[in-house]
Formats: sequence, C-alpha cells, structure tokens
Amino acid sequence: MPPTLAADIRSLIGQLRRRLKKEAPRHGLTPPEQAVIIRLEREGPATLTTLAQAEGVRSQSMGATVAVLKASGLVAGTPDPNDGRQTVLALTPACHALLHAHRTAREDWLAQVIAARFTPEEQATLAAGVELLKRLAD
Amino acid sequence: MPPTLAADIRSLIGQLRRRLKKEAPRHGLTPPEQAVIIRLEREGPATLTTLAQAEGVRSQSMGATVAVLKASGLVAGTPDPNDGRQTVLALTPACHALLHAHRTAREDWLAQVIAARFTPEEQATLAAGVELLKRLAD
DNA sequence: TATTGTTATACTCTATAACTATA
DNA sequence: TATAGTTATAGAGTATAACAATA
Repeated sequence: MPPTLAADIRSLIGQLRRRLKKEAPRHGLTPPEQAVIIRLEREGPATLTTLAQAEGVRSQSMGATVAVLKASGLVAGTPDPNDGRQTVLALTPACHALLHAHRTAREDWLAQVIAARFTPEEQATLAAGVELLKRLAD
Repeated sequence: MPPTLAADIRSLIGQLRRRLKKEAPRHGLTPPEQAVIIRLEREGPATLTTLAQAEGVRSQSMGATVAVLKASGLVAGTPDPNDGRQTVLALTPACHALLHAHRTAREDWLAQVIAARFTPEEQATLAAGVELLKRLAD
C-alpha cells in the first residue's frame, strides 16, 4: 500500500474543510473570513494585495472576502498617505472586543475539541504535523 | 498567544485545499473526485449513500460527483440484485489501469513532494499528525 | 412508512477578464 | 508602463427542498 500518506492528506483536507464550514454559523464567519481576521490580528494591518498573496488567492477573491468583513464592521480601511492606490486594512476595536469575548467564553469549537480530545503529547504531535503541512502549501 | 494551534489549522486547511486544487488539472480530476476514487480503490465497491456518509457530504452532492466519474468511464454502477433501490458503484478496469500507470510513472505531485522535501523522520511525524487530524473531522 | 437515489435551485468560494486610479 | 484595487461574469462544490421508486 504505497501512496497512502498522500492519498490520506487529499481525503483529509476535504473532510476537515467541510467540518469547519459546518461550525461556521456559530460565530457567523466563513472560513476565509476567519483566516483574514486571524492574520490581521497576528501580523497587524495589511493591504489587500498582501493579504491575497499570504492566503494564496487573487486580489479579486480577497476583495470579496474583505468587503463582507467591512460591511460587518469588523475590518476598516484607511487610505495610505504615501501611496494613494493603497488602502491599509485593520481590525476595528469592535472586532478586537469580539475576539476577546469569544476567547474568554471559550467558544472556539476547534480549540475546545483539541483541548478536550487530545493529550498534551498528541497536541505536540499535532502541532509538529501542522508545521510540516504548511510546507506543502507553498 | 494562546489559540495558535486551532487558528493555524483553520488557516492551513484553506491554503492546502487551494494548493491541491491548483494541481488538479494535471490528472483531470477534482479533489472530491479523487477522494471517491481513492476510497473505492481502498475499500472496494460501495453505494452512493455509503460514499456520501464516509466523505461527510449529502447524497445529492455525492451524486453529482459520481455522475462526472461515470461520464468519464472511471466508475460504473450495477444494480443490487437484492435491493432494487441500491446501485453498487465500483472502479472500471480502465480506472484501475490509469491508477497503475499514474503510479509507476510517479506522476503524483503530492506524493513526490512528500518524498523529495521531507526526511523519513518528518514523514513519520507528518503521518502521525494526519492521523490525529482525522479525528478532528469526525 | 422508511430508504435510495434524482432533479431543481441557490449560495459560497474562487477564477479570468476588463476596467479605473495612482505611481 | 506598472501597480492597487474594483466590477462583471463563470465554474466548482455543496446545501436544502421536493420528488420517484423500492422496501
């Protein structure tokens, strides 16, 4: 049974994606929207093009995602004073507050499952595996 | 920085999905189609409902995926003699031949990347991490 | 009645192409 | 010309709802 690992990964990605999507209604954010918020929180303000490159999508696709977040009041854009073409995107104070409330209430389904159903050793293995999978995405 | 692992996984899934999709044109199969073929090869013939449950999608969605594979001549359905409602789906000889040719030609992009860019130790870590991620998909 | 599978329809995510505004 | 971003359009993947055929 040779190419098991590659085949496993292919199958796994689709299933995890659907699983995450199924939980999305809990916080009202789709997976791509979550990814953008996570990135802006960790790495600070960014432009549309930068976000698109980081997530591996076209600027048009990222534009659609960001437009929803702007309409929800979670992300705001301010014009770059040095370059009139660029808009710097950042999380709003309301979004920061929501993230904090969400975490203190332990509402993150995925984080809870990881904490509840995996031993510390397994969590370490999981983290190591995730780091390696990131390399596959490049 | 607490919920890093969960956030990493969320971000990772989307990126890996887009990466796999980008390679799909090489073999002419979309990720869901690949998943079905992999499953039928490993576990043998199955019904539409069984496949849908195993992949975590509705039977309507699986029906659409299988319809494409049937039209391509990779999957064939034969009526179950015991239960007239069911159709048993299986890979065609042509599909088996394609899979074999594909593997001997080492054309699987993902399998090649794993073999080339990961040490045996890393591959073991990767395999362990993938097993744990499978549990998350339940 | 319950189950298998199909048809119709809609929404999300992403892509390509064509455009505007600024550099 | 080149880059940042927008608008228009299309396709893949999946869902819900309603149905037909068989058990």
